[in-house]
Amino acid sequence: MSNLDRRVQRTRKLLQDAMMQLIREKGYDAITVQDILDRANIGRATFYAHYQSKEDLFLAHHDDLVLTVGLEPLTAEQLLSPDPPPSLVAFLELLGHNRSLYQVIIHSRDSDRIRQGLRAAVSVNLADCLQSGFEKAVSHMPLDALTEYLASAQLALIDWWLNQRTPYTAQQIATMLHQLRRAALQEAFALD
Amino acid sequence: MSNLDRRVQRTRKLLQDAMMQLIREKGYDAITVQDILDRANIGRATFYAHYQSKEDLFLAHHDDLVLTVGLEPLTAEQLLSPDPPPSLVAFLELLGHNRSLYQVIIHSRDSDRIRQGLRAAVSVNLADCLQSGFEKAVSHMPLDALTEYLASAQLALIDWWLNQRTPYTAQQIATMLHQLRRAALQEAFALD
DNA sequence: TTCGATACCGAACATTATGTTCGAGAAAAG
DNA sequence: CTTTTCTCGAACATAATGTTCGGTATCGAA
Repeated sequence: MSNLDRRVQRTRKLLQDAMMQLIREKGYDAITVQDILDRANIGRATFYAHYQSKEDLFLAHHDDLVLTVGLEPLTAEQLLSPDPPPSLVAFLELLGHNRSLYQVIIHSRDSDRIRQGLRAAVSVNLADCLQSGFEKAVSHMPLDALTEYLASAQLALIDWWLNQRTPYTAQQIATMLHQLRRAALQEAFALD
Repeated sequence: MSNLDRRVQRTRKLLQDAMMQLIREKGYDAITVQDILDRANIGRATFYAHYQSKEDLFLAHHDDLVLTVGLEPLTAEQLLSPDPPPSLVAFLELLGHNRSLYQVIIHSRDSDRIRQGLRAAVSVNLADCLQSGFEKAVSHMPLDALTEYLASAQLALIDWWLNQRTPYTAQQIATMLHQLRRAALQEAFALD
């Protein structure tokens, strides 16, 4: 018994594709489960046999994608380097290429969890790096507050960027994020 | 014909009080219009004669309060001073005293508008100051992005602060916000 | 105090969306 | 071919929003 009945595969793919289509057309928030069902030509009962909700459907196919990319561990050297780490640039480029999708996702209400999770992940990632790489230096700021500040600021700027008409390049945004982060760290650790 | 019939006053006050009670008990998001009606002992039709929605009811009594306090114009001197401007400290103290309320409000979904409005206001406030006070200096960063970054970061940190168990004082948070902002501006304008 | 205007009540109704249930029938697996 | 599993569809339950309307209570003003 292979784990995936063909019908299951077919159903899930139809639902997923329908959702993506609709997201691009109307935006994530405006979609109802019924919309997805109509578009995918799938029965109501069938939907709930596979997913618990609209959010569930979305996350089932994008969770890991969003949360793993761009979260490679940082090093202290990277943080203090004059240039942004390549992983940051790569992450922004990925988002930039799927701009039409992510700008609508990140902006939606129901995706609060996604944002929260992402922010927390970014914050933790940074915190790990600071703890291991800045052991000797003593900050005059609470570190949890600092990482929260930086993570939120970064995601907010990315959000802003994705919604801009005249886009800067991923490289430019990465540079800007990096410089501001470095400046904040230098301030916090009195490294001037 | 005085503009406010006593019955109107009574009804609105009952609704407002009921909502505030419920917010503190269950959180803004969990409340339904029906909850408010039950608690206030007010008829459904009556509610909709006064307000269009739950959000409408809330904003009718808190809109100006949230949006006007703490947004006194900034000056360049304040931005570069070693100490945070008094208006910032005062703003944080106000929020801190109503912590139980604001932490729940700011966190809610339906109040996205409030957050967005606040963020935009903070951003514009800062942008005005930069334009008038930093005319000569040239930034190597786009200013709109910079103000967006700073405004979001500030509000995120405030949000974090309001939800902390062991609270720092308003003064401490204000100092932190101020120092980080100054560091970012120095970076952006190469004032080191 | 009376009287007309206005606000409230409450109950019913329309609407929209979510989520569940169940039997019949189709498709897959072996 | 048989058995298992999935899908369908329609009905049902639930919950929330927002409207309507006639009857009743309250208000403000004369």
